[in-house]
Amino acid sequence: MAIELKNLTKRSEDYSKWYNELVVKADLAEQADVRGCMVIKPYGYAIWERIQQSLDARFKETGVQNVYFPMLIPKSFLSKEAEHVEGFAKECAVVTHYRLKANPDGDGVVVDPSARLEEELIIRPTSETTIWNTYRKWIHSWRDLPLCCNQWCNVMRWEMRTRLFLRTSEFLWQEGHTAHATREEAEARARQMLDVYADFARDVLAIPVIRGVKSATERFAGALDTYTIEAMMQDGKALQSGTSHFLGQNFGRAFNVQFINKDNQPEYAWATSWGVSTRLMGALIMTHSDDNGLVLPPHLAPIQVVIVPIYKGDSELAEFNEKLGGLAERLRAKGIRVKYDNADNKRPGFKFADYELKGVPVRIVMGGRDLKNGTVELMRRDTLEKETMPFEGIENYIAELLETIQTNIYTKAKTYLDEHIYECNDYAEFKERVKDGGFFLCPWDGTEETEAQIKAETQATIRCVPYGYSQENLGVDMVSGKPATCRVVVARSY
RNA sequence: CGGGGCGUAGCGCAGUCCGGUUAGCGCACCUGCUUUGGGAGCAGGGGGUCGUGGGUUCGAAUCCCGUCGCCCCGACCA
Repeated sequence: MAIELKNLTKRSEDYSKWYNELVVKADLAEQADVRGCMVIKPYGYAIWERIQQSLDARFKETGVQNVYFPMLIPKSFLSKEAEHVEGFAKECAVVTHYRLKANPDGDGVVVDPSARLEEELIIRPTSETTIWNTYRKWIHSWRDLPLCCNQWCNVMRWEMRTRLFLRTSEFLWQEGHTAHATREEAEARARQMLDVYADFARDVLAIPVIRGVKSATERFAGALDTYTIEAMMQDGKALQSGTSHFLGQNFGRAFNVQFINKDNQPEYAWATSWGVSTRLMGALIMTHSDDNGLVLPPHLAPIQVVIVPIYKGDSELAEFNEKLGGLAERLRAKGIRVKYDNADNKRPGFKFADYELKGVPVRIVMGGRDLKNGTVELMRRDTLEKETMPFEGIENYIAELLETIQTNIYTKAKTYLDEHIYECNDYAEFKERVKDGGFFLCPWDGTEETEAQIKAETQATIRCVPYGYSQENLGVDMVSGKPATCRVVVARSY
């Protein structure tokens, strides 16, 4: 099997091709036969499960409970919140019939015209509407609040252009929906969940992100504020990796979710919603991978350590099974996810390349030579460095090494991000440089006109008003020359 | 919906302009032997209504007409 990743350089126009090759070759996912959808393969799904487990635990620490709501949403629900329907109407899949019948004119089946639904059902593009329709029944008093639910599910958005993990018609995600008695509490929750995402990205995915607030035009349909984490891919383009919305009372009002407050007055509930999707896997792949394949941070990797014996004959295999099987057990006892691969249907060289392609952080190899010397060969995926170590007592070293790798991967990505954030006050300079990627901190007058002009002329968009950057001494908007109201991150994005 | 391109083995393609052996190549697959410390080598083997319908012709993957499907670029977007 020839790996052609090396023929594609990441920073060229072939970056997209490189990414697709990588996703397919690393056995993560492939294009489905169904339009715009993807098949997630076992290894890819194992990574998604790690994301789920890790995030889910963090949600629960903040008092969130899991629920499940129907996939089908009556059309009328969508139209109750005006901006919301405006934002999603163009990309909804619609169920119109509930029965097929044999084709009277030939082979196969046709839709039975007599089985038309009285009201069409929408395959959820997101669940605010159906959830808030139910929240009406659950919320009556301030004592019922806050109500913090999350669901892991699939959603469908009929996208024109799709790409594995980054934008598929169907994708897996989690969507949190909370209801609160006060504006302040809801706003705080929206920001809290953004922090949960950012911390998760940093500590588990080893992806540094910029936190911030979206501009009005980039805001979620129906939100008063959309908070975002923006990651930078290795080609310098931005990827929105998670969002958290403060929805005000828009959905409370649209679905008539009222509670009696402490002053015995009826009041509409305050809402948030927040989500991350399988797109995170796209972010993961594009942030860390190199020309040998994936590089997975140890905290996330489904397999943290792979052990490969190189043996000749059954008696030698038996000896390895005892020694290395024992090592695997001792590592598992330390909570390390280990695979002992003594399969005889693949040659060692193939296994090495394959586990590298799949991003396994640490590889341990033992062959006849090592058996004699009482050693093993260790290789770390992030640097591809090999070292020979004594076999006895290697468990502690490996546990430390995994942490070292985690830190190293994050530091590398953080350094790259920091080196590609530029302050820019001059539009001519911006136009010239933005093509090569990077995040540009620019003064903005806050108007839609300049935002639209930047997008039309450079394909770059305002990613967010970032946290943690000075909003003092802004000067003038680099496009319009009018006084700036804030400094924003502008970049080309996925 | 506008602009380009492509349908030939599981995947990737050549052959089409200029019709003519049994439709070919790489990868993958199967069998055997030798290998196994970086994606093995050799030998043999299986697999095709050339997207589809019609037409021209002694003869069509190739020419003509129709039709279906897919991909890429743009508007949309986590």
